[in-house]
Amino acid sequence: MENYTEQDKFLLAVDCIIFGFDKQDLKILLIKRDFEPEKGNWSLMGGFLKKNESLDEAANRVLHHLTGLENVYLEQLQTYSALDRDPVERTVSVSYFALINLTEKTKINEDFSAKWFSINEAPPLIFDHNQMVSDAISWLRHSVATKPIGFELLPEKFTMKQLQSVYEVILGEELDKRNFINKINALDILIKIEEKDRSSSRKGSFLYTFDEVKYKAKVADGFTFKFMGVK
Amino acid sequence: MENYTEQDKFLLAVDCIIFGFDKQDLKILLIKRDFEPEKGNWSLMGGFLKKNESLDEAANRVLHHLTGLENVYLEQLQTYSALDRDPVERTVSVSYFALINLTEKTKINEDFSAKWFSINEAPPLIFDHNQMVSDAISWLRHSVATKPIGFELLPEKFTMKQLQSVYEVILGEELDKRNFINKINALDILIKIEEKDRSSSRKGSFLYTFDEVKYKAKVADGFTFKFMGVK
DNA sequence: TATTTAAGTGTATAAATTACATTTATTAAA
DNA sequence: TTTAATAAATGTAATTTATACACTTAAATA
Repeated sequence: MENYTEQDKFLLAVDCIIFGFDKQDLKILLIKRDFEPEKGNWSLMGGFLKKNESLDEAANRVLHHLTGLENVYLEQLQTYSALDRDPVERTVSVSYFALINLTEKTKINEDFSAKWFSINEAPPLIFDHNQMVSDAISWLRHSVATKPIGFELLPEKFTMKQLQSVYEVILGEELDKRNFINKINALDILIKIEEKDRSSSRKGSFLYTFDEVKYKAKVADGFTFKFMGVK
Repeated sequence: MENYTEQDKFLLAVDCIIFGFDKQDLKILLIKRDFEPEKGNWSLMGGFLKKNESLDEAANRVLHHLTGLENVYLEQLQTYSALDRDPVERTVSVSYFALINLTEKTKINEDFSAKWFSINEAPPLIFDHNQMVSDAISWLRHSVATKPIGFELLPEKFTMKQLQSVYEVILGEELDKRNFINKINALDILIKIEEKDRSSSRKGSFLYTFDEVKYKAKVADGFTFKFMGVK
């Protein structure tokens, strides 16, 4: 069995668009680049693919290295291959998007001078990272309407209000509280816990969790998650 | 400016999932592999990325080489990187899906022993190509509901019946003719031509074309294509 | 026990989707 | 020239889904 000896080889990288949700805000985790070119400028967290790992593994490694987190929601998006996208050397990069629950006091590796930015206040980024982020935001908007990923941005137990805020900030519009709750309840994929969050009001609000088992059973049964057109 | 000299490099390939529509049938174009390993088995059309091209250019090149066609609808899907996906040598492959109008007597380069297969009658494929195809079919199903790509599988002028057939075969369900036409007309992105196709009936049926200019204007104006839930 | 705060709840209207059957244009055969 | 055959073209009522909208409840604190 011969090798493909005649063919060109390429540097392959992953770049992570890391989204977090904090109170009312959709945020993105960026790092400050500490080498030339573009030293001191903001960038996505990335890393080169290594010989003995898959792209998913590389993305998980990079993410873990920066945040210490494992089992984060991580999805491959697009592969960027413009000839001049990295001025140092031709590099093809695969973007991944990650959803993180920020409330659990995520610790960030200080080696990277990383910082969370509100989506609307993020600085310009190096290379084609601006494009990657804007593609990822489009995808997030689309995804949240067709997959139950809103929960990934919240702690395991969350209030309806928090979930509504996630949807509002991603969709970029205010939603009606009653309609939102009716719609979510109609999906029938949450478990209401007999436990209240009292941090926001005297009455306290009930907590919910995503019922992944039920969700999967429903999907196997032909159900498709759809969350659209809720004002 | 230093190079990334320490990093591993990889073979990068593109593999094309080429869909065509013929009368009532969604088809896929496969080639017969003529070298080891897996010689004689069916495969997607693919090729290695070259030093001086982007992935999109590589996919277009591969597609053009096989079909002679240019300006085909082509979209990047996913990048596959499992360590053992190609037994010859580690290769990372980016899948592309293409939509082709088959009725215009597409000529296929005979060097590749290529053949059109009905989606339901396609043979097992080499490597992870089965996975690529099934991912592409899911994506096609999803895409046809959210983007005006049904037209890409038809000649420039088409009848409502043909368009309905495209939707039916992709969605895998029968649609009601009146509801289908009402829905499509409500989208208001087709031009009715004063010209009939007489191949299928004595009365003949009017031909339509996709009004791309109008569509783009509507999108710029906030319109989003949605074709869902039509029985 | 009164006040304050956010949580929790229901319904009527509007819009979208679905189910469904007859008429029309044309050609070929009688 | 009339008739028969074929697929194209067309509209509406019933149902489902989405939207707009405001008051009551639970609990803590003053």
